[in-house]
Amino acid sequence: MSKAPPPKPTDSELEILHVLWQHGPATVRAINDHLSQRRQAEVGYTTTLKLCQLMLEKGLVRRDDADRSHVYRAAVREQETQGLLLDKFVDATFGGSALKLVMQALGSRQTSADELAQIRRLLNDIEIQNSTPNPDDDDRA
Amino acid sequence: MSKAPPPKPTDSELEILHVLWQHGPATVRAINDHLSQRRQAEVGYTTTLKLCQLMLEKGLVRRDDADRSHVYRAAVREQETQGLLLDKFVDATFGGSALKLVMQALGSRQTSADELAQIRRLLNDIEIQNSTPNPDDDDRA
DNA sequence: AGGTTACTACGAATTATTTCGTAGGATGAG
DNA sequence: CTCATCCTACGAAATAATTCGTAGTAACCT
Repeated sequence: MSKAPPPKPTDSELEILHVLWQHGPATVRAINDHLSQRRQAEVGYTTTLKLCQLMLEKGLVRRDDADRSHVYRAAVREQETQGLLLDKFVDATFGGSALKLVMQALGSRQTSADELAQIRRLLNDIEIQNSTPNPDDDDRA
Repeated sequence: MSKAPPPKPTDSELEILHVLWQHGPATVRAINDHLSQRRQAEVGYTTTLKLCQLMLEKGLVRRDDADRSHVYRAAVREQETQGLLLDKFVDATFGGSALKLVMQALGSRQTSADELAQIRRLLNDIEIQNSTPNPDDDDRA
């Protein structure tokens, strides 16, 4: 009952989350400065403020309003959020096929040897897990 | 000069493109039937019609209006469009890191041995290309 | 012909997102 | 105290995307 599902952030909200994930809790002023740097143009202060307030209502951020300048921090985790967005994207763009997405991402793009190595390592880990199924957590009601 | 850049399709437009990519040229009626099936609810016929008309203006589709029922077909290629959307998505969600995206896609998801094998094959191909830089930019079959 | 059906064109309501202006209150310097 | 500054709250304009209603017209069937 009291558990509201975490809502999907919009593009602008995601930009703010990136700032918070990267730099930790911050005031609206600080967030706004980061955003203005990230883009070519200045972002209106109240624009950022409004976004933060909306995100607070949605539960995407929390805030500490003990001081006059409220401090916002992310209320959702980076990986989870990215995973959520990724699912939607894979469905909408690749008809749900994560494989197609990966092929496209790797195929049409410059990928360094180091990155390829990391992916190989991940593949190995996955195969080990696949071939060594946990006898315990398998089937159950 | 005369080349207008291909615009990014919205979610609804992408759904229509999927239908056209998958089934080839189709009338609005046919597209609408597919869409209605794809979702749980009926889609208004004129909704689909309007989308098709907008997409025509944007250059996302072409149409043959020789017959009374116009026939629409995709004017953009599937892979190119997916690549375009993927770029945007990687930037917005993973800060431009395709590696992070791939790791997330493979890590938090069930991937079959067959799919893993395909990815391995692709990795090999890429490494071969990387280690055999082509002095000119042509490559053969 | 007269009535029904199918199709296109177009305007516009609805909803979602982004942006900013203005008001009012607290803080700090002179 | 008084003025300038910085902050929050809130309303609402601007923009984008989705949806559908209505009108006009061609085709089709008795």
